[in-house]
Amino acid sequence: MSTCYGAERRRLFARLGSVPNVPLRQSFWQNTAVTASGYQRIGVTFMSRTRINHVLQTSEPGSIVNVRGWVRTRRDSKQGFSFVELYDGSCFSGLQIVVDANVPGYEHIKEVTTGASLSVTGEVKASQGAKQRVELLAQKLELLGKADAETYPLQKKQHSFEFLREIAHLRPRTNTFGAIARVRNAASAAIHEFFQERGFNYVQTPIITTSDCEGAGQMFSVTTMDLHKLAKSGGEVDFNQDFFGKHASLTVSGQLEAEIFACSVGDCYTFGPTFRAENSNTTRHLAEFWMVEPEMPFYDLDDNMALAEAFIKHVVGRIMERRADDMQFFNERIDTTVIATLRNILDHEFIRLSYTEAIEILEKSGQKWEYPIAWGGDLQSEHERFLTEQHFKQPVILFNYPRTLKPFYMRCNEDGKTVRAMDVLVPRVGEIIGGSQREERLDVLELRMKECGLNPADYWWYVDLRRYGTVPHAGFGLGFERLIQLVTGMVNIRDCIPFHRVPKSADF
RNA sequence: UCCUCUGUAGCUCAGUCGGUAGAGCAAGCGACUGUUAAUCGCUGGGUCCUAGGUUCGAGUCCUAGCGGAGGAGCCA
Repeated sequence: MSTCYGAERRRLFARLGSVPNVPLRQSFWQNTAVTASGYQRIGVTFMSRTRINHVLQTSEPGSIVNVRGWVRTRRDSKQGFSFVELYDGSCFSGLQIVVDANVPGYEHIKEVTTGASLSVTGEVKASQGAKQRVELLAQKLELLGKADAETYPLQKKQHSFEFLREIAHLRPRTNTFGAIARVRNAASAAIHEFFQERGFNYVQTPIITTSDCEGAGQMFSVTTMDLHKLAKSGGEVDFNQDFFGKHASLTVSGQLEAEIFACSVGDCYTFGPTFRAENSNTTRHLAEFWMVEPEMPFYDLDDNMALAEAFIKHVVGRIMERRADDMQFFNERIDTTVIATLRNILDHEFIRLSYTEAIEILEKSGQKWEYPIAWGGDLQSEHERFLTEQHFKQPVILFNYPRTLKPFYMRCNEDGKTVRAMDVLVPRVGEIIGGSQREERLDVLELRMKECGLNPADYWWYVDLRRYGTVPHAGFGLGFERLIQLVTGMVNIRDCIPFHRVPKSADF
């Protein structure tokens, strides 16, 4: 970044020969920066480079710009010029550049192949072609980096997602993965926006934990002990000798810590990586994924469900608004129903359905189930899909599950059989949110812990929240990559994170 | 972890009854062209995942292993 201050700034202006009459502080707050080419808006121009999205959307014909990026395709005309499509990731489309044979740099045109990097200065022109508003008539072309066409893995054709997973370092250069990256970014921003607008505190909960069981699956161990030595010794493992003096793991949830802040500074949320060492091989599980976990004091289950619905609608709405170009691509090439699905989500109230009511609907459905329906049993994928994809055809929030199916921290209902749990189910992806009102009563919580085979003493700090100034509170967890699956229509969650970690695979 | 499918050219795949290998795309060369998944012609390109086995002979059949995909479970 070339924003500069003080002596450096004076030197720069001395070199440029003029000092714009704008106070530095004012320029900073007006979202501008001093650059080598004078004052320009941050985010549009970087040094002397203009982003392609800006050229395509707002650059006036006649203006001179410099663009830099990677070549998508080149088409030559023997009349003595070439078309180069340049992509810099700033938007879905590339910029068509017309390079005449007399342009300095044209002598390297044969090396301007798919994947090569270029810097091109030229004049913005209204396009003669039908597929773009403007194009760039090159005045100078600089080949920054070659990409040998014989060995460069990406071609001007569709590749399978399986193949692209093997070249995860190059796949963000493709249409699909560029679009996913931008949508992921828009989703992250919308998530922070949603909570910040509502006065939530963003809390960073620990990645490393020594709570042996957080109630959400197998954990990865963290150790500095020499495993080779340990294997040879054949003795017992003494975690007192380990870095933390006890057995440590990667977190499977920030919820327990988030509750601490909910019960002190108020509404809060976490947004961070989560690790599950389950041997899960599906299109919707990752060993390392990102989770959003809001936690709110003085919320009951109804408040919690209302927040979850507003949350999903906010994020989906923002993405549709801000990444319309990428969404159009997903709708054309990935899943032709994805925009309709999202509209449907925005336009309708989520169905709220108790577990008991869901069981009744499934029993009366007349469907043949691979797994039988019975009150007290877990709902299977086929049951959840039936509810969201066939029966209601929209998101469904299931609540009040049997207590035997759910972890210790969920609040027990007066019926003695159910807890105030909720799962938000969406078409195709399934469970995207899991949450609950938390058990705030000390005696009930301790009872439930024992019922679940846990020792309350191991969670003394968690139990303390109920001992001192306990309040009703609630929260939920949203799987960020599942949200990306929902929004993009991508089938496999491994394609919804830049670098996926699953059993037998953690490259890049 | 279980079930099913799958592994052949850079990529996507075909390969019949067991008889030593094919297409499209990509690449290289050429033609043509304000083109935009351009088009047309020619050329080059193979450890048929690995290790065993059956057989005169295995890409093809059998066994084991290792990948990959889909479904299920666990969950977000």
